[in-house]
Amino acid sequence: MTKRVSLKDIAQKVGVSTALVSYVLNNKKQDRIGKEVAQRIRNTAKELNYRTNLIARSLKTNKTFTIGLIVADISNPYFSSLARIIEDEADKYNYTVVFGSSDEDALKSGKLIDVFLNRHVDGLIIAPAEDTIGQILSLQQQDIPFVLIDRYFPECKTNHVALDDFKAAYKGVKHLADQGFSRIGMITYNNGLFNLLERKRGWLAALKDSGIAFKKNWLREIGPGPVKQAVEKALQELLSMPQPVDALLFASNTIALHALKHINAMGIKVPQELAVLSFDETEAFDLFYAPLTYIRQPLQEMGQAATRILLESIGRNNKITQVNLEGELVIRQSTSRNPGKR
Amino acid sequence: MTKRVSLKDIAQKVGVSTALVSYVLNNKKQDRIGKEVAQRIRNTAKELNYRTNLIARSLKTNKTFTIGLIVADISNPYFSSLARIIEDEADKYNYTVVFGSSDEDALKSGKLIDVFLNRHVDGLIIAPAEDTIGQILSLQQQDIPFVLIDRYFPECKTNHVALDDFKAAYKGVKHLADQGFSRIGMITYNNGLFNLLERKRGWLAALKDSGIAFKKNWLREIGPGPVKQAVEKALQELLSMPQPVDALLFASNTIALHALKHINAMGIKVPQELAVLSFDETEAFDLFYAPLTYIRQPLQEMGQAATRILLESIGRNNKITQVNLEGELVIRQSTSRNPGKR
DNA sequence: CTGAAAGCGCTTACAG
DNA sequence: CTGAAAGCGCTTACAG
Repeated sequence: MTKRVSLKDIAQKVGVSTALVSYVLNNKKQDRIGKEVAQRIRNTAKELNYRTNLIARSLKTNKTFTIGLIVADISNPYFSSLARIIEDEADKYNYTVVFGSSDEDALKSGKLIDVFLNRHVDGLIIAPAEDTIGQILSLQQQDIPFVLIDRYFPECKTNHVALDDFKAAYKGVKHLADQGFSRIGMITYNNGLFNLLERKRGWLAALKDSGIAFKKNWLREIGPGPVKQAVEKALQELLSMPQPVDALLFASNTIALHALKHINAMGIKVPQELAVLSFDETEAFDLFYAPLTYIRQPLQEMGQAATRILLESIGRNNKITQVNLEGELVIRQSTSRNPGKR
Repeated sequence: MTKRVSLKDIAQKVGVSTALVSYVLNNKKQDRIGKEVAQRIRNTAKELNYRTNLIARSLKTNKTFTIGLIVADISNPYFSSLARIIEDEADKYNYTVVFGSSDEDALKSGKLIDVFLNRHVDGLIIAPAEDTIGQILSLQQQDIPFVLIDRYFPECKTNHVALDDFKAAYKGVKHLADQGFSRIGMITYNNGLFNLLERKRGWLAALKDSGIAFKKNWLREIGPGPVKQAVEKALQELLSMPQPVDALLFASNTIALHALKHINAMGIKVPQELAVLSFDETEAFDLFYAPLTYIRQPLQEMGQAATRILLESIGRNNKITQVNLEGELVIRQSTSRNPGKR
């Protein structure tokens, strides 16, 4: 790599100090610097194709204009959509984003946080994995700006941006009940992620308020390991009970995807034999023969809010902002009592 | 933020020079440093919760252990899957990745490259947008390590990892012809991206080799602007011709997605009325009522190869590696002449 | 109006 | 075996 040109090179060529060059190129003390010198400096900077070394600047200013984004998996459409929105919003303020996938694993999460801190990111946006409350508290204690996204720890006062998961699930399940479905099951993960717990709570509350007596075996919580098999098994069980469920809530797009594939394979008729409703949005839902009713998360708002709150927080603002956005119930064919076409 | 502890702090506490601390913590000159001092240094480092400032190290070593990834859009499943693979592979070598989306726009691409270079990334993995050959040549000239991914410029000798798009398209279209389809159209973008040109070339060659006389209006190339409308229009036209196509090749997952939605909406029977075949893989394809035949790209290999080639290239290796991987034709229902079930 | 100088936190060639 | 010193490329308080 050819030697990069530095402030010093420009300074020497123009015959001034590096300080002056720095001032000019950063538009500081504009009023107090001779127009003529300033112009000469600018010209030779361009001529030499100067680009400031952001590493050096960071060392001095203690700011990297970088934010670290930790999600469960960047290849999950939910997170990659969020990543794109955060990228765009961050870009408006000249921030770059580095990312990492935790796979919902506390160890990986810890490593990522470490790496990002060593790299001196100015702040973090984190979808915290299970059992990472310690890591989060530690960030807080170190006064590192961060905002949690998608889930958070209710017992812990931190910035967060998430869905009102309780309400969203409630709304969805109420809709199912209103449609006349009376044995409404749920497939979720058995981890302790707050958003999932809230979804479960919402499901239960809606059942109760709809006068439906909750049956314990309507709930399937899948553990760690291959999701596909677990979902298929759950589905089998839910449908082969003496009194099978007539409607199902899927707690995430991944669960829904595997379930729908299996439903396709088994030739189950949606919504006639089984109504289905999912959290999250993905293009895939549109290709299912019975377009899916789902709970849409306002990703744009979430991503933008998270980024802005983080940047405010980086700006030495020490207030705590907690945002819970409302999910939109998008009603389509998969939960209809009288499916028209097809 | 509380003051972070530096090498100096450790040095003072232990009563040695920062140099010695640096050596110990980096496991250098191990044989020549007293076990006892080394241990004391290590202990106080842990005690003080020391973490090395990677920014400072980078300034000195001129290495950031960061790679810049420029894709068209991180929220596209093709690119986010690739991103995840690259992340994991890079992590093995202690690299972190910063990403940016170019939206296939040369201007944005240029800006991203600039930002990443100012941040002194050690190298770049780029899915180059149209008309960015100048940017690529400039990187080459500056001796900046990079590898192109997904597409490249055949007239330009650079590292690249991509599909053998010609062969893949050929294989797919040949399969359609072998199935007995005889009016095989294609929907693609009208930009000059090499991978798309190759796919078109493969389509044409397969038609020719199958003894099918190519009709000009079997080809629809959609321009810039909203993809959805353009795809719908193309589809309408292809199906409303006096002699409509009986099979279609979609040049990308995005085109396929919109086309399939429209096919769903219009109630067109696949494959009876229209056989369809797409490039790329996405979960969505599994939910379509007639599981899609598609050309699978070996993403794992691509992402890993790209990362490794880049890292070798960063390691002052100046050989050029060009990889074209073979796509796998995954044959399913959407191109079957005698669809069994459903 | 302009610039010399210190310093951010590391690494490493060099000297002892 | 150990350490003083220079330097990476910037920024900025300070002095003139």
